[in-house]
Amino acid sequence: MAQVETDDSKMNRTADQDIGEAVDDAVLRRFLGHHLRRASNFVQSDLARSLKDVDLRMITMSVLTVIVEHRGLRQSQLADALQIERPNLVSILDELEDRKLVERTRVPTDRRAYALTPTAAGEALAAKASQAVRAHEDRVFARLSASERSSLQDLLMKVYPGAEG
Amino acid sequence: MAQVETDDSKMNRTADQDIGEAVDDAVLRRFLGHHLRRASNFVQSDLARSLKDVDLRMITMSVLTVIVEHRGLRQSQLADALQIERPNLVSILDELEDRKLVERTRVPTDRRAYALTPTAAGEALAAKASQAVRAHEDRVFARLSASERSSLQDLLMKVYPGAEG
DNA sequence: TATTGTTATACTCTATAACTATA
DNA sequence: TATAGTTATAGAGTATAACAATA
Repeated sequence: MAQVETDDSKMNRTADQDIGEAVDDAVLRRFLGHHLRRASNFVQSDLARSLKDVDLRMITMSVLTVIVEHRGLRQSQLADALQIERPNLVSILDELEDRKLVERTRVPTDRRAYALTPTAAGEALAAKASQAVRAHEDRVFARLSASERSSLQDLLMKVYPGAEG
Repeated sequence: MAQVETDDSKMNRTADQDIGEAVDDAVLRRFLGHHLRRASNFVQSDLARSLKDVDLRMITMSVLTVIVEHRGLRQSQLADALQIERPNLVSILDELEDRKLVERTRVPTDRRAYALTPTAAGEALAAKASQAVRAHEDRVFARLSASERSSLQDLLMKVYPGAEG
């Protein structure tokens, strides 16, 4: 595959580069992981932009969404579900609480813990965010047919552990 | 799809959560982008681990690989090819130069620029890294057949712009 | 004036140790 | 002792402005 080169051919290419040849990352593109990363970065960038309309970041959207879906859950459960470290959750919840989207209330049966519940505004914003994400997905996966999207999801779920498949 | 709930049903679920119900991110899993991110993160984590064997990070591996493939290129070309900001390249190249893997030499025809060339050690390490990446890909995509990997690549290349398809 | 490489800086994301209050 | 939430902190990764040398 890789062709053996003499020192001469190498030096010629060096000279060519000086003149201003096109440079690409073709070697890296041989790797499937490269395309996976590129696609993921592209989609995430677009999602981040979309969520700005509802003044949420990806992580705050995820946190708010899970709280809406599992009202009353604790911070440790939330951290487990989203695979984020407990300390990093604190400022996220502070922000959502300051914005009156989420409430922390003491659990009577375990006074160490907080139960997390969305406010009405929080539920409304989660719904708006969900809509924004759906619009974003339609846009960003527009070049894939419904069956291609389904195949892509199946293939991706075969790659990482934890996704049943 | 989403079922309308009464306040009562919500409060019941709140109580259930207190007892310690399973919490998941099922809502988020409805989104294709979620699986794309999860798969990408999983693969990148494994790649980062694999590259530790050759004492490279993902970015230093990419930089070294492109320099080997395009010997004599300039920093600005490299930054363009890898889509990283020029300032962030400096410390990466400092590291590779300190480790005698890459050399910066003045371009005679444009004394502002540096031509980047790999040393023999740099080429050797790039080859080892490439092998490590191939082993990593075989491991991490083990559950996909050759044709599934090919489909996955085709689908991913349809998602992000710049990948011809 | 514009460009190459550089410095300084800042912001996000992520990870860990150690504290407090409860259990 | 162990756990829930918190604080402080540190390390990546990434982005921008501004500078010196050169074109």
